[in-house]
Amino acid sequence: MDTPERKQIATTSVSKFEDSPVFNYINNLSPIQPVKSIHTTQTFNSLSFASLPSVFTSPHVSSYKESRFLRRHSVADLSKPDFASENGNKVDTNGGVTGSVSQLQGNSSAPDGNSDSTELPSVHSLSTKEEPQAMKSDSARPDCDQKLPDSVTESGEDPALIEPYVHNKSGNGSAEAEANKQVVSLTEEREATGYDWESLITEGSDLLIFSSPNGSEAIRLVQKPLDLVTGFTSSTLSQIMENDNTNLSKMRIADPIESSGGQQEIEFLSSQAGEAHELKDMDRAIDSLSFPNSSNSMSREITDDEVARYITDDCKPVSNLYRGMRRRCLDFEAAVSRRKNLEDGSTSGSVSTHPEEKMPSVDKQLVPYKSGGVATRCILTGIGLHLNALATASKDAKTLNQEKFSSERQLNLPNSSASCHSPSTGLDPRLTSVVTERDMDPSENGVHNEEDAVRASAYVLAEDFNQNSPKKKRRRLEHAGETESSCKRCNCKKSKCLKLYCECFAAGVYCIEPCSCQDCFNKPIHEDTVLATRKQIESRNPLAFAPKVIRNSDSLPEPGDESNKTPASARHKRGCNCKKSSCLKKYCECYQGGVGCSISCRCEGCKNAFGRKDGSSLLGLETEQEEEEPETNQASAMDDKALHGPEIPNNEEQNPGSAIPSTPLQHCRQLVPLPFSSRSKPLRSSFLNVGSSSGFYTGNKLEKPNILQSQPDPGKNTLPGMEDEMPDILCGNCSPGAGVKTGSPNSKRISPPQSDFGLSPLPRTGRKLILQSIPSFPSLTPQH
DNA sequence: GAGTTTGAAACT
DNA sequence: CAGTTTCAAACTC
Repeated sequence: MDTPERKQIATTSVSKFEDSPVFNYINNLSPIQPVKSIHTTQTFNSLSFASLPSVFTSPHVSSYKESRFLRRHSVADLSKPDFASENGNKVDTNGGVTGSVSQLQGNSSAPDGNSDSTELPSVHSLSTKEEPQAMKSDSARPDCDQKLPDSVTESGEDPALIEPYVHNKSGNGSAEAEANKQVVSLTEEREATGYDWESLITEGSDLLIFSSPNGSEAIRLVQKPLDLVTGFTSSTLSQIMENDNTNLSKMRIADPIESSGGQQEIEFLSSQAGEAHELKDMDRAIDSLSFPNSSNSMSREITDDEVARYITDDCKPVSNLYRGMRRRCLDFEAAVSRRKNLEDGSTSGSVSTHPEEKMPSVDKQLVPYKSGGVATRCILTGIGLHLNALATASKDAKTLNQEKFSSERQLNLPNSSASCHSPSTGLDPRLTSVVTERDMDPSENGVHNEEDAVRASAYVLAEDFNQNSPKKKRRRLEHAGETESSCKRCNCKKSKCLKLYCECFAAGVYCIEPCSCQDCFNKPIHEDTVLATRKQIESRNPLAFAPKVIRNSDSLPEPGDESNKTPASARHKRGCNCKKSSCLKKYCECYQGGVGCSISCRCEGCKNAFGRKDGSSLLGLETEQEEEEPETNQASAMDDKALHGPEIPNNEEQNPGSAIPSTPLQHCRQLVPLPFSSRSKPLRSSFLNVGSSSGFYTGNKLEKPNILQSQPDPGKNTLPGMEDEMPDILCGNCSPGAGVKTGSPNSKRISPPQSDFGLSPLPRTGRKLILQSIPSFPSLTPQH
């Protein structure tokens, strides 16, 4: 036990230095490279967490996504069952982590879990194993820290935090043993009383802490959960908090650490106040709840949290809005995941789901957070992760880039095959997409100024291409606004945000403060209602929550689908029915989604810059041509649009796609500029997609980029990878019409989109994401 | 910011 | 499945 911890610690301390070239050099020289390996492992874990949930939740996962994660999770699930029985949700979360860990380190441990007696030991082993990972996570953090000035304090303190934690564990073995005993007793009592949910709450609190940008906020969040769970502890915490701001700051710092022994750390810090005892008890109790046997369990959880933090905190957790965004997205899926887990009975749960699961209970009680920033906990959920990541990313573009890399890497790792996002349920993609959007957001940190400026410029350029100056202005403004909301905002008055009219609901996210909706039921509080309504809608239309824009091409080159050939790689799921807008305004979903119209469209006078439906129909062409003529200017404009259009769409998609999280971010940003304010919708879809199906496409993502870049040929676009899920969806869409487009001048049009993709290969991932997302939703309904 | 337009979603 | 109504976003002024 000790050794691993120490190693971790060493790694953590080292992490600070890791960035330095000297460190790297030393690492190279020294045979001990394990540190980095650890890194990867952590990322893995983190990834596993994030990605797993979505994967597990969605039945579709089965498909392939064989990505390591899925398999691992499955394995973990097997091993975990026992835990789940006891702790329920909590167990799931832990289990997910443990499972992932066990798998990583050795599935052999998991088997042990089979016997009850062995369960605890197995857990122990897992926890211990995890600790190292947690440590790793810490080490990983350094990267982020470097980037983020604010985080610097954290990074600087990290070691300190770790140390205390270490001391607690290794140094004060006796004390820990006692604490463990107490915890065990507490846990037992709680279990007896059925307070398992408390553990969830506590976890949620942890999450909250992590997510919270400000220590004070974090504290608040923590307090709420605590109160819910254990009233006594909350008071102590609050007091402590009040007593010393420093303590708070420490708390924050500790947060990341908490992963390893957050609670202990808290105690450690709080001890100054003299109230540490109570806090310790609380923490211990919590720990015990989650993992009675091992305090280490916390570390595991923390790791996940840390991962989330990576994404979020690194970015600087500044705005509550972001939190809210995270929350809502997370909550939404989380609820589903939770339910799924509950249905499943359990266990398996992907890590990401865990948090969410926890959250739900918390949300119900805590719901009020919304304004405050509740939501930190949501972070883990696939969507949430993305959102969070984005939010953080937006704050510090630079930091984001690096962080993203780390985070994305993690995500990618899980997926393994697909470097791109697929892994964690599309988290990466989302992140990228989110990032792109968020980048746009001015509200966030000023740090981004440079990047923002660049973005803005790029953005402007894109807009110029796409639209007229006036529109451009609007879009710019919109973009700025959108960026803020990254997630959708609605203004529903009569639908109660429980119908597809509501963009938030349609996107699978909860409404948040920025929304100006009335009588909104699309909130965590009304989770049941939301889910029920969603089921109903899905029952009517299984694809109701699927991304509207699907990248067809690849997917199944069904015979007869000329669509594959269509210039526009993507298509609208159902096609539009525009009559007056000529598919040149955002009224048109195709246009809004940055995709060309297809045969499936019933639009009149289609002039969709991204690709006219006429392609398919000569008649359409004629009519269109006629129409175009009048526009003459427009025609040229169209061409421009076509060129631009593709870009724009790309941008939109790209955003999600930016998925390429790691490096791409930069690219993404550039891409981001893409005007497409519209992306907001596409993004949603992407988000959803990502979250849900992320698993599907790991491979696809890779391919997409290639396609995008390489590709001038639409046919190529349809590559193998893409095919997976979307094909089905696409199939419906796939209409020979696509071919028409290709035939038309579209070729140019087509190419542009591709080029766009080329700009940011990542974006493509977005498409994949979209596809994936579809599965996720379906999964929900089916399960139910 | 208010009002209009538009087309998807929902309903019949 | 088609027609109508409802709804909220997109757009215009």
